Amino acid sequence: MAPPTRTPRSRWIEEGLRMLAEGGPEAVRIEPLAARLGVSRGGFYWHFDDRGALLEEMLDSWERESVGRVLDRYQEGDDPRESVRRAGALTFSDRLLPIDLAVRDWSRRDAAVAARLRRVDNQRMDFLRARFAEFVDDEAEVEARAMLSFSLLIGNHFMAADHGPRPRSEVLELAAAHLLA
Amino acid sequence: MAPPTRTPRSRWIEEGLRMLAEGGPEAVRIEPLAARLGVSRGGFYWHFDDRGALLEEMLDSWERESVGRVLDRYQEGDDPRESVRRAGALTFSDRLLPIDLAVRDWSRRDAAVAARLRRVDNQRMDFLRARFAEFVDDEAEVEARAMLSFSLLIGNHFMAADHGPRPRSEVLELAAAHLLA
DNA sequence: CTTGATCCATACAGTAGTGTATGGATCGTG
DNA sequence: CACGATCCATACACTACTGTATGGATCAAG
Repeated sequence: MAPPTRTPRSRWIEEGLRMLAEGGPEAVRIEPLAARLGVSRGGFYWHFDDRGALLEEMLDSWERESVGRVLDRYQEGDDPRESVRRAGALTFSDRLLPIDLAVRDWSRRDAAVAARLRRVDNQRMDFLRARFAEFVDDEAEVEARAMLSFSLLIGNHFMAADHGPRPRSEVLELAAAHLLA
Repeated sequence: MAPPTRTPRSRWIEEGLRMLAEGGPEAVRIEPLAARLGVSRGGFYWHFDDRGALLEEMLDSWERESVGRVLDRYQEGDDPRESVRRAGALTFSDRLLPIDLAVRDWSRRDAAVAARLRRVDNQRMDFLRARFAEFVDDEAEVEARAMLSFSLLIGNHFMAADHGPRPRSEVLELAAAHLLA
């Protein structure tokens, strides 16, 4: 039986991911992390070899959760357009979105992180391709729309522009309608 | 007459931007920066009050250069489709692209940086809107295409997915053709 | 040849973290 | 109640910076 530990591995990873989301990998520091959990670093080095080991496990955890959600909630036969919309909303949930963006930037400087992100993004793109193929015949067109859809999600969070009288949400809707036509 | 200084302000800023491009704002450290310029930190604190002052001036420099290029090389009457393609290639030159991406991530955690990015992105979007308006009538459609175009550029660099047999460049071309149709 | 402007080296004091070592404390189970 | 498993606190030695203070060095211009 799992003993009801006080600050188990998972809490360090969970809080570490929160710090990653807030400030990028450089901001994941053991001492502040321990402080946020209300303990000293003593316990940390019982669970993990060093800071690098924590980062690895954080990425493991993120990757597992991310790919898990790619196919969740999808049922064969669902309306493809609706599925694409829902996938966009789900894979970028409030909790996972900032982690995703931080990993995305991190991957530009770390090949191992880039390899993980590639695995995750490939699964997401596979899903998008399959949905678009249900109502678009030309295979090249499917690829273009999948690429544009994914880019739109990322651009939405990395772009700072205004849109005159329109709120961003309305422009997103216009662009989505364009891609799902 | 400007005296031929040895390590003037501009060199600190230039090398600082290179470090920003390589490792984000956290990686801009005075001591390593001085080492890269082959001097000690003595000169740095003659030019700048502190590390924060350097970061400010780096952003000033980046913002000036970025908005400068938005309208460069564009002539009234140029083919709008060709202009959009050229703008994409130019505003994300080899030198400016990694700085742009670093600033983009940085802006998520720093309101002042976000305000600067907003100014720059707005100018770029204004340019895109004006070009699309030359061959697309519906104003909403113009906005959607401008948003998708900009997103595509950003997505291209923050996405890790493969595209089966196609190289990324080909998918970009497909997507661009789709938007410029 | 002096002077002022510009830049550099060095030493110092301080901050914020890393990883290690060691001796507990707490708790479920037998 | 004892015991092993799990976790925590503390002290130590170390690294990599930051910013300050001070005394030069170099060079153009007068």
